[in-house]
Amino acid sequence: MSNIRVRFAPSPTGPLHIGGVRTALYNYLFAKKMGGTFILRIEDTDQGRYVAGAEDYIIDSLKWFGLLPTEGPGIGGEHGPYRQSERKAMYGQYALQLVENGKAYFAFDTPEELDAKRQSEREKGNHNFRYDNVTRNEMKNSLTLSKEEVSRRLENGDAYTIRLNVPKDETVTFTDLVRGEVSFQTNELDDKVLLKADGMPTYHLANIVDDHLMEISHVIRGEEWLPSTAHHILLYQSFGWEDTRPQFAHLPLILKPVGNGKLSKRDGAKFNMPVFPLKWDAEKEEESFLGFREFGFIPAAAINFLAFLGWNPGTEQEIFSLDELCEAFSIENIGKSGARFDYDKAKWFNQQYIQATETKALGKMAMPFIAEKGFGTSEAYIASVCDLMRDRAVLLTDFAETGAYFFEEVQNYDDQNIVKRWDDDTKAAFNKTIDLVANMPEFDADSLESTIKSFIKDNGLKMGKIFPLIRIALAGTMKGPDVFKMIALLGRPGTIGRLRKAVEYFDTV
RNA sequence: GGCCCGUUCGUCUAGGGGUUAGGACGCCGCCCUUUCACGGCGGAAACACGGGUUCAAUUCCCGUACGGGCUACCA
Repeated sequence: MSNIRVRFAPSPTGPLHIGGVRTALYNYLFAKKMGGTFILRIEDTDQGRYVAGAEDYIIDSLKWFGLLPTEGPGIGGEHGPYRQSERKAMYGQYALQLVENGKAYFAFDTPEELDAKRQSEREKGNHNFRYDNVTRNEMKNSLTLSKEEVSRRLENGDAYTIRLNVPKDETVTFTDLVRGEVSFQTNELDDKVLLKADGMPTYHLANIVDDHLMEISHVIRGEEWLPSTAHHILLYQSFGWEDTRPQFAHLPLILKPVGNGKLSKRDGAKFNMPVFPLKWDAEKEEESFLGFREFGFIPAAAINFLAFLGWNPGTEQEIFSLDELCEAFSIENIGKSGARFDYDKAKWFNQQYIQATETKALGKMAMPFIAEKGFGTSEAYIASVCDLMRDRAVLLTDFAETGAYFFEEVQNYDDQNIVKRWDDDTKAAFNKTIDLVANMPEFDADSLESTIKSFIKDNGLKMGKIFPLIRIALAGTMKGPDVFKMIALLGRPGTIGRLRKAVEYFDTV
């Protein structure tokens, strides 16, 4: 029985975008489904692109979604360290091993020389120069230089990289779990740099070495890696690790809501929607982002939405808890084509979750947004407001926004609808209603409803004229939940106060 | 440009050689209703195109078009 071990291996180059979260999610789901292990590995081999705080951000994001790894930096595990920068020492040995068995070679060409070469090729009309099994013959490397010259350069401390010695005239074929059989001609492949001049490995080397050492069984990653998978297969062959080579599954990309290309961080501002899990503060305003959390998403809802971007259970069920997702997940049901990011659908999922969340928990979820507005009240009251408003809420921010009147005085009255109804008769009825409410023996929604309704009926008044005015008096707007429930929640003093204040205001409209 | 991957309603997708091509979001209409919602019911809406293979193709094959990705001493 083989052990299922998968990893999520992001680079800490900035805030983790939502596509990365989905990759993490699919890895997590697969691991849980198979009773395997989900590992987090930080691929920080490019010190030039390292961004402080990015690693914490990745972990915080996974934590928020509930996608906790069982092995990783700060978590531990038997295959650590889980940060590639801390594994630096070992990669060079592996690269050297490849040089020794002829699967790789030293290359002394400097970046400047390479640039010059590309430039001169361009001038000759060749727009795609690559360092491959043909062009390497005219470059400076241990395949073209004499043994003595190579030793001399090495001893001299000349800068060098180690490149993969891609064989000629071969076909590399592998079975991708999502796409089926995929093959590449080695003559189309370049001799990828394995070890950089600074001694750090490139993604390709570090990835293969670590996946091997960490006993990864399945590599589930974005489609952008599909073209380089041929190199990775070659690397497994070169190391003699074919028997334990992981299986590959390349995920379709997440595309922009409209237009061409994949979803980018700029789309967040463009479409006023989140493309990151959590907020990210950068020095520059345009580099700072709000996340799904700040937009008012429930993490489980965001997860549910993300899971369905490129995967489906094969049934008509759409609402899945994380546990249900783990149970239902299978790689076979992952789609092949890119999926557009549909923000309306994301909001719909969140709405479904808001409706299904138990009242007390919903109150807790809405709490931060209510506190942010400076509305200080009790947990119980917030929960009651949330329960009353839940049918009208799509995002967690809605409670504090469209339900603001539950926490503060009415800020604006709907004048148009006041004018249509406010006259001497209604004013008289309105005032009598205030007395009625003030003297209610019971103050629950049902008693209020029957008492006020029968009063209106007995006096030959129109409900369509009085109720909207009461509503506006309490909330300022025509929109909102049942008036009697609002009255009950606002309480007697609160209701009477608003009603009295409204009478004064209505006269001025 | 080269290589690789893909293509079912506007969007996410189910399906698969013979189906009224199913669901969801969004949109429209009706119902419920003191408002707005929620909910219920209904509607418009898709197999990119051209060739094969086949009794039969949306489904299989090949092209084309379109879309996407890769093409760094970045991941």
